Amino acid sequence: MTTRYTLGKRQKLKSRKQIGELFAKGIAFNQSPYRVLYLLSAKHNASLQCGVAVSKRSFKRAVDRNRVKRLTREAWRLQKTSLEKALDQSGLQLSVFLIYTGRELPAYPFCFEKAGAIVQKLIRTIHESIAKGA
RNA sequence: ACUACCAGCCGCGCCAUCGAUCCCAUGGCAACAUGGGGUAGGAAAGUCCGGACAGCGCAGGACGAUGCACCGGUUAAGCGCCGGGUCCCGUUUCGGCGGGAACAGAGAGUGCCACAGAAAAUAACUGUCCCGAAGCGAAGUUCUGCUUCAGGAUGAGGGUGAAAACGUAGGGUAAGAGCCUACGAUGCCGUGCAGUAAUGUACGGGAUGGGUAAACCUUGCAUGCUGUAAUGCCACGUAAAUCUCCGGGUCCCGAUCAUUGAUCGGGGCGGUAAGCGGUCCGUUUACUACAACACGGUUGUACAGAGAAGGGUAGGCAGCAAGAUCACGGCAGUAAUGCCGGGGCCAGAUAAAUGAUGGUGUUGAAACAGAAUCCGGCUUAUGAGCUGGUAGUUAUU
RNA sequence: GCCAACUUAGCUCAGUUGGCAGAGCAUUUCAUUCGUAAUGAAAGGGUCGUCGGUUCGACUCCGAUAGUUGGCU
Repeated sequence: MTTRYTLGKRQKLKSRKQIGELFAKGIAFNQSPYRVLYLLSAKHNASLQCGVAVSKRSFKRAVDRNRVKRLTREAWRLQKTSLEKALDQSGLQLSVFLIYTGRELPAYPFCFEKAGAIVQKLIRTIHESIAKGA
């Protein structure tokens, strides 16, 4: 069976309420140009949901903001499968928000590499929380 | 031919792999799967104008505020566009051509005009001239000149300034002055002609007291305010809670009880509160019920209205994409634009899709740049290529 | 999405009937001190965000444009 690299409606953070909760209670860390907010909770309806944001302060033009968001989503889409697998084993739900804080327009390989590092870090935190819970 | 600038046209094509969103069909209770199709611009931008649509509001009047200002056309509308006129600037082969104009009013009033200058709008100062008196010189009857003073006439001379009381020439006068004449300039009035009109032109009359209205202002015309996160509906939830303010006097008439009074109804005057779009006038509506008592009043409660602070939700549907629509053809019109015909359906999200990677045309990565209610304009940004114009350089004839 | 305000010396800000470009701090020089700081005196430093218009004349008035900041929902 070949794994499909999708990023549909159910895999994005859509609800204003959920986003508010994430910003209020979530845990944050920095991965050079990105700032990552995440929140682990009991499984509800979806295992992994993510959102992307770019500040108007760092990119004045809407075209540049769209470009950064698209590159970030693309890199996340191609690399999040291992994270999903870990979540399925743990039975938890994870909400992630990626905020781009850099000032320069990134190239795609750079985004790909950083997204990979973020995924690895999140997998490690999931394993730690499982160990703590057990 | 190249370079620069200006105006206009155009606004990355194909293939492979992996995705996003919307619609349709099939399967499925559903999540979803499969197949097919659509998916950013000429400026989507700035938010500078104008509308559609929605809410608040809607007896009427006055004031205020804001905007506009040659004429005609066009439009749903406009500070847009088209055509015409007037003025200004540039160029000219003097026929024109190109560009610009916030192009109502300075003879309604108020204010301001630094420095310089006699003076920045009253006409003063200086000056010129006339007459009279005094003095001086020449002279020794007279006459004439100069100085000072008093009275009168005058607005030409004063060289500064961005701007100086129509300009030039002649006449005229004691000296002068549009005081008069000729030519010219500006703008006003009347008449004729041309034009829908602005206006032009001819004749006649009378006139010439600066500039500034993108200073206040005057005249004319127009305009409510807020915005689709508007607004309407459904679901869930909270607080039908808390605090503050306010809720009626007098006169007349009628009826009933009854007899110095009470109750009910109607009307006049006044009061309070709220609404009438920003203010005022004026106007409309409301001013209720019960209880207790130290009863012509006070207090309390309920209820209605206004305000304060606070609590809850942040899910869904409509608005929301077929329209002042798009391209084509024909007709009317100088044009903007309008009408007719058959045809097309062309983004619709809600943390927000329209993409990523590789190859190729093509060297080297394409420029400016991303819908959020929708239209009509304006302004600004823009690579390569193409078209037209201007300037420069080089080569040739 | 909608609506306001601001831009003046290196920094923070003044600047109104339109005619002068200013203050404080900072910089430089001099004085004071054995030396430094403080203090005193003097000097330099400006296309008034940019472009165009009105006016004799514009930081000021008008229009366009660039940037910055704030507010409402």
